Amino acid sequence: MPIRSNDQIIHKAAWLYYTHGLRQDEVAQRLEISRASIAMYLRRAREMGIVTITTSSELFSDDVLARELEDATGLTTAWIVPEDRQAMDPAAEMPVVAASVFLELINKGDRIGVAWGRTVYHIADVMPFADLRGVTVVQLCGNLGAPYSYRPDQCTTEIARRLNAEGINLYAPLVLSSERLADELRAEPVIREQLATISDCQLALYSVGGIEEDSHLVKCGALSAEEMHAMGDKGAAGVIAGQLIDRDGQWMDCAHNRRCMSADLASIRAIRKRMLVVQEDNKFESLIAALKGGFASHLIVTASMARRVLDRWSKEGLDKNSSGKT
Amino acid sequence: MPIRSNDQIIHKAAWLYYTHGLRQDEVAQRLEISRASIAMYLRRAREMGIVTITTSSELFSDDVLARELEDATGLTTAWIVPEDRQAMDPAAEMPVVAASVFLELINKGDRIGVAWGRTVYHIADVMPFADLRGVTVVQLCGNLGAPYSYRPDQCTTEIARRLNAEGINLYAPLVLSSERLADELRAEPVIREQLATISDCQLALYSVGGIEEDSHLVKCGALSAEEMHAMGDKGAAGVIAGQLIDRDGQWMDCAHNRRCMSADLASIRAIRKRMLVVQEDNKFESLIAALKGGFASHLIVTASMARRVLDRWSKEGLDKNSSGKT
DNA sequence: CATCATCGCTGACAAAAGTCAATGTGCCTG
DNA sequence: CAGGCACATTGACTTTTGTCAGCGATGATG
Repeated sequence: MPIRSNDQIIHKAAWLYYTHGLRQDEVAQRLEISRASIAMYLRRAREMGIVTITTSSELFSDDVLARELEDATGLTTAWIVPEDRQAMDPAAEMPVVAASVFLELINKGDRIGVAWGRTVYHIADVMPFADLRGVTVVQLCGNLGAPYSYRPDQCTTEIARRLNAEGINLYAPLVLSSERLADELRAEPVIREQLATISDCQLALYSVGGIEEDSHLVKCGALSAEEMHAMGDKGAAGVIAGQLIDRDGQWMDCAHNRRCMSADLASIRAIRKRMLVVQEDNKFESLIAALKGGFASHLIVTASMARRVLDRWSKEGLDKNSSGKT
Repeated sequence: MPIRSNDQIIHKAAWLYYTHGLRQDEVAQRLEISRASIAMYLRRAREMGIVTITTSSELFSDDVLARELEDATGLTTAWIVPEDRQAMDPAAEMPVVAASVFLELINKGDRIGVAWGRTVYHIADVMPFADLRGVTVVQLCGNLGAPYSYRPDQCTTEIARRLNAEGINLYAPLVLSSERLADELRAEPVIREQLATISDCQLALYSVGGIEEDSHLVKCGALSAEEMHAMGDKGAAGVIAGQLIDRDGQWMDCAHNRRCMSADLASIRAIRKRMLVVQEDNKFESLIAALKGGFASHLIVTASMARRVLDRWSKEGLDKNSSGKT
């Protein structure tokens, strides 16, 4: 096979171009053929593996993991909080990372939706101070009547205070005692308007709640442990802004959700930058549900969670990046 | 800002561009920064070794002359740097070839011995970046006290840095003023241990020094020009890792060698892949000595040197492969 | 021996990447 | 807190690279 002689010139072109950094026209001149041919040779050299271009894997393993997670799930950006031996407690580190990422995602004049939960509260707690006048922080879900350690309005208010932004609270309970009352309240102009503006947000911040007995919905009395358990049997997988979602991330048509004063899930999905922060590894199934439901464009998780998500995605053949070329 | 936010965005840009094959403007759009910045990030990614572009060095080994040289001398592999009209300056080309070959010879977890000299220094200077964690680069010979342009520790350190490997320097002078002191120093546990590990290397990189007046040993003051000349009369033919060898490549029992802190020649010979790079054509006799002494399993030379070696080998009837080929 | 198909190569043009001065932006210092 | 410094970022421009129709050589076929 006379392929050999062909290969030789391809090798040579690749060597001069990639290793020596000559330009294509210089290579062409030296090899005394047209530059167009050089361009073709170089493409073949790449295709044939005579030259290989690799992005370092071990050195930036967390970055690579993040990129893979983005590719698989279609996230805009993923941040991986490492779990090295020498690193700090990852769960403790995450709110810090989240806060700084959050800050960078804010643009002048943005409207920002903030939900509620332990994670969000911790993020608020370590949020740096900034001067973001013109930014508005709105509360994504209603308040808890009873005194509770992490109150939705506290999250909103604290973040707004730190950013020197305007905070707008939702003056309604998270859960009402009847569907009728919830409907009527939702119809109130002041409430309705506020809920209607949520889809205008450019950025949202929330975590996903679990459906275990230690869920906030149970702890704050919105649901009993038995009710929550029953919901789990009916397919509930997580909680977004106080509302139960099923394994596919869809709103569940249940009594609790109908009684819940919170942002319409469609409105939340309409927000361009949806920042989801998951600290606890046992929220894995809830995270999966939230991802499937499209509740995250920007995700912050631990490395092990990221790996589990990737694993699950590949097992279910959900990888959106079947087309990615090489 | 998040830790390593800079690296993060560079890595992401590199990932999208090189792994996904997006165009720069597409990457820019996705990351919401200007394309000019992307171009800059990508350059940095290449410089920092986040992406590595390697070309196979097959080009230089795929040569009739190289095969003949291997057959004659018993080398494992020879690489011939051509001296064509169209080729670049062969002397300038050689370090590049050497670096590329060197990289291909490294395996995960290897321990690599590196000696010192102008050639090795130049190789280090053009060594591509790579991600070879777990690889250890050890210094084969002691350091030069006086400030000198090519310092042994620099060679080791620079190569280790480029490979992202661990570099281990030998903290001892190359030449001591008395044999007694040299002996005592060699007996020091820290030194002794380090010298003892040299035979555990899987790969060594060095050149062979000449015994002319422009030899490094003379230039750095270890030997006077007269002394060197006298050693030549006594049969010295070259320098390996700072030590004089005779025309058969054997260690010379001389004052200089006894005062020299360097790897035992037997240890060097024990290394499986001994990569010898000879740039200067006037080192011919030294090269012959090194080959006879078994200091090369992998050789990189110019075509004319290769021919001269073949010529000498056939004249002396040393051809190890009298039965084999045509 | 004409014809056709194939393939590598090239010129010319379109697309993409590189470059650089000007501009922002934060950050430190006096 | 102004001023200045260092450096990241960008828009506009230049250079380099990718592409593809068309050309010519080669070789197989009727």
